[in-house]
Amino acid sequence: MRDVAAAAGVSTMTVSNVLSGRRPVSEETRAAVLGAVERLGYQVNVAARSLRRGRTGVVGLAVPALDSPYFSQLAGRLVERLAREGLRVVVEQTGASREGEAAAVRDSRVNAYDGLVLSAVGLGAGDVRALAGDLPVVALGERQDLRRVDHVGMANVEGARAAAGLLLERGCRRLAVVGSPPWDRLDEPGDHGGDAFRLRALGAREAVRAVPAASARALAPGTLLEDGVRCGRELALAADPVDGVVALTDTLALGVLRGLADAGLRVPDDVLVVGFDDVREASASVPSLSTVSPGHDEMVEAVVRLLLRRMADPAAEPEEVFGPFVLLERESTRPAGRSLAPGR
Amino acid sequence: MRDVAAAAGVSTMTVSNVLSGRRPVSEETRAAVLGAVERLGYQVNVAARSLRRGRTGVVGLAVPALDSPYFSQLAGRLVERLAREGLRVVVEQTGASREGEAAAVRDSRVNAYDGLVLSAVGLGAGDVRALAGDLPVVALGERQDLRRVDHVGMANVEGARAAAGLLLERGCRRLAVVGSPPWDRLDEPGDHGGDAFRLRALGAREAVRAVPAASARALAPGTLLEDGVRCGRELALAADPVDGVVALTDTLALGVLRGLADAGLRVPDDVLVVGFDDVREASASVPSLSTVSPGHDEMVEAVVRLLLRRMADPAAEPEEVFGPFVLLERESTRPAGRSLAPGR
DNA sequence: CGAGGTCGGTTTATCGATACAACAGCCGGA
DNA sequence: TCCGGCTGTTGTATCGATAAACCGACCTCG
Repeated sequence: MRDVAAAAGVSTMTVSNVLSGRRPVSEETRAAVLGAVERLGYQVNVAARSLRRGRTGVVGLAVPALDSPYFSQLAGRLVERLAREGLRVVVEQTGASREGEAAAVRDSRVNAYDGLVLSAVGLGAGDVRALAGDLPVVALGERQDLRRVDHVGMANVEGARAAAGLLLERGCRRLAVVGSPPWDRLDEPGDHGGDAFRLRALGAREAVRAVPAASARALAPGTLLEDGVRCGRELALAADPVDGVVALTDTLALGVLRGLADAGLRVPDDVLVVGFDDVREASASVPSLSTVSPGHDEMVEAVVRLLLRRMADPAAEPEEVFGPFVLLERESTRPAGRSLAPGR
Repeated sequence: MRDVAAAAGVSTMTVSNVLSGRRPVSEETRAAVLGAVERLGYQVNVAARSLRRGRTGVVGLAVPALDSPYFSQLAGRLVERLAREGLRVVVEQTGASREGEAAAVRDSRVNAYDGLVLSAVGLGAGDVRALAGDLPVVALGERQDLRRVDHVGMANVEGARAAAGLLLERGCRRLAVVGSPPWDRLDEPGDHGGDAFRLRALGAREAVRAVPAASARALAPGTLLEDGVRCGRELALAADPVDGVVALTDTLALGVLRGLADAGLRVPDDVLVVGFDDVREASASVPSLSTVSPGHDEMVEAVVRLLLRRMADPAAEPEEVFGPFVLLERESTRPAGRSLAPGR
């Protein structure tokens, strides 16, 4: 910067002012500075700027795994949206573990990110607050037990109730809820209360209990596509067959579709299936997957708003935002015989 | 750091040495320092460290889009692998455009990343060299026209040849190559020579030409899942039917499966389909998708090796590495009637 | 016995940008 | 003529960590 200043015949401070726009500079000197910058190919050193300013312009995004459609699609949206605010995003993978998430929070502080978007599965609000200290954090994707951290959630209970409700309405009476913790442990808030699976399972259970003739079993095979496949196979081969499957994520649902197919069961002729998340792939599977679509865009907007707000005002009162949901019906729950227009 | 030094009764430099491990420190002072660090809750300021060291410990990863399975799965692998080298990864989305990629390279310099992994689709090696300057860059995923930049590629031509060969071997004679540029323009290196689609198309064409009775048409609908769906529908409704589809990416292939289903065509009974990339979803589609699996792990290892090498020695001779490939046969190309063990 | 090496530690001078206070002109009003 | 207020510009201290040189004290080896 000193070289540029010399070349333009001004002080370094003036160069700084031109480049950051913090203080007004006369048109002619400004032109001279920009000319010199161009000529010398100068670029500001972000490390030095960060050191002095105390901010980095980088926010962390911690997700359980990047290679899952829901999170990678979320990451894509968020990266793009935050770029418009002049913020870069670094992605951390937590492996869906408490330790991984704690490490991500620590990392964010060590690396002096300006903020962190944490898609927490293991950490509760208490932990987050304790670990984060003064780091702005927005929790994402599930209800936190305490109201002490900014949080963007989705309508887990309501969405899952609607999903299960759809199957019941379509005539299913013997359901499986894939991804659900044991049926009788849903009411305890769990380790840190409120993971998405528990809440969604709760919603599904509500719907089932509202129909006397209906029964359901809970299955928690894991969260991967392969887990869904395995689960679908087991369901198909089980002694007592099911006629409807509520999968608590689309990834599981897509796996279930595959698993059922392995065993020769047809969807929706023999079994109906509904998912949750509305990932891209759900619209293009065979059969296409009915699913609960949380308001992706609304949630991203809310995350950005809360994050910027807290970065601006660390003392702001924590806020919770819940996105809307829409139940999308596709082939996987159409009663046999009723066809549908292609593409939805 | 000064406070810690005071609390431990040593100099700041000793604290620095304890924390960075650059120079040996006696066991007792080390303990005293760590104690003070713990007690005061001290954390190093990375901005200051970066300023002084001239390195940031961050590398960029520029991909066309995060929400595509291939790239998000790649990103996941790379994030994880580079973490083991003590490097963080920030992800940029280029939108598959020349400008986006150029911006990513510029950004990497502005933000002083230590290196960049560039999954280039628009930029040629010449551009990369010019833009990158002294920034260590490893290009990924397609053959570069010139040998002037480190590059990890896959067996595009050979893999696609094998894929098309499989269909021909299975008796297909009227193929479609989805994602292929116009058949007669494959030999020109294009704008900057060697995008993956062109090379894969070349491979497919070679296989087709080797069988006199076989013919093929090229279709380039785009790269998204939806593009594949549309294409599948069009193929199904076309006046002259096809009996085999080579889709140049799995994402397109999965879309094609859906599009064909929309029109009532069955895979593999009416049409065989093969993809390329071996994304996770390919193993769990209905029918499961035969595909060309590039050596994912080998490629990631190669990227890491080349990147570290160049970061250590900017003057090293550029190197090219090509991964192996394996053709995985699944349901989508099994001749009708021949069933298969579940899971593959 | 002296040259040279190792060990654990300190001192000092940066890295590059920016906050802040100070200051030089200049204008309008008293 | 002088003064307060404005605009545009500059000097300088500072952000926090670390590379490099340096310092005793002790050891080794020819």
